Amino acid sequence: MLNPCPSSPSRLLTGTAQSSKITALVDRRFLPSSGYLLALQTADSNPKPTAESHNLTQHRHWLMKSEPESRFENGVDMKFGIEDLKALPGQSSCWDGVRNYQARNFMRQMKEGQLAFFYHSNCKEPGIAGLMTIVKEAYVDHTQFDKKDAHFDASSKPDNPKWSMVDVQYQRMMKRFLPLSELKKHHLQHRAHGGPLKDMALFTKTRLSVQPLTAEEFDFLLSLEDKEPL
DNA sequence: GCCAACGTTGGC
DNA sequence: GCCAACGTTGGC
Repeated sequence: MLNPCPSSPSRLLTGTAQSSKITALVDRRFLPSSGYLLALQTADSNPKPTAESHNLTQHRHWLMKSEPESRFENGVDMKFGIEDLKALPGQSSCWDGVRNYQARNFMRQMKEGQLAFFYHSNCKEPGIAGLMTIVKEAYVDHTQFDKKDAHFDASSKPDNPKWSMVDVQYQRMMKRFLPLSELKKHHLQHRAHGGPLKDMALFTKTRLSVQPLTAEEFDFLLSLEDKEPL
């Protein structure tokens, strides 16, 4: 099996959690066909047709979770924070290890050039640390076939791979870190009185490691950078 | 370390 | 197709 993502640690949140990898940019020959990008929304082999599965909802902004602190899973350190991404060659990496269908399907909807927040999860101070750009659209996550990888999936076969990943590139740190505690205050306020974060997936689908953001959510989050912490 | 929320598995 | 048991996520 070709391995388009030669370097890297695979540590992004798996499914609802994470994993990523690092990679130098990759060969365009491995770009998936368009049929491959048709996303199923759930584990069902025959999901109900929904706006999302038909890709009618075109999200342009994303939030992706990864763990910035060491934690061992099957003997492999899952640590992959924004500083780790920044330190890689080309400041880019593949986002491998996602093992949740909903998260995978969102990755399959991502387009080159779109922006994603890098979210630090399962750590002392969870929150939004910075911004990245999607630099390669969904392709086969080779770590699913690697027995030594923390996210090896014995049920996935090379002739019909289950899991995909994208490549991301560091763009910048947030002007200030946006802690989850602060985002939650906004979420609760907006839920009570209306506002852009009232339905934010970070709070309504807490275990989802790759999430779409509406334009309103994205703009509001960016605007927080220039405000005093709530 | 606890545990609530929620996704997955597999028996029936 | 239901649903109990089990596993995982991730904040606290």
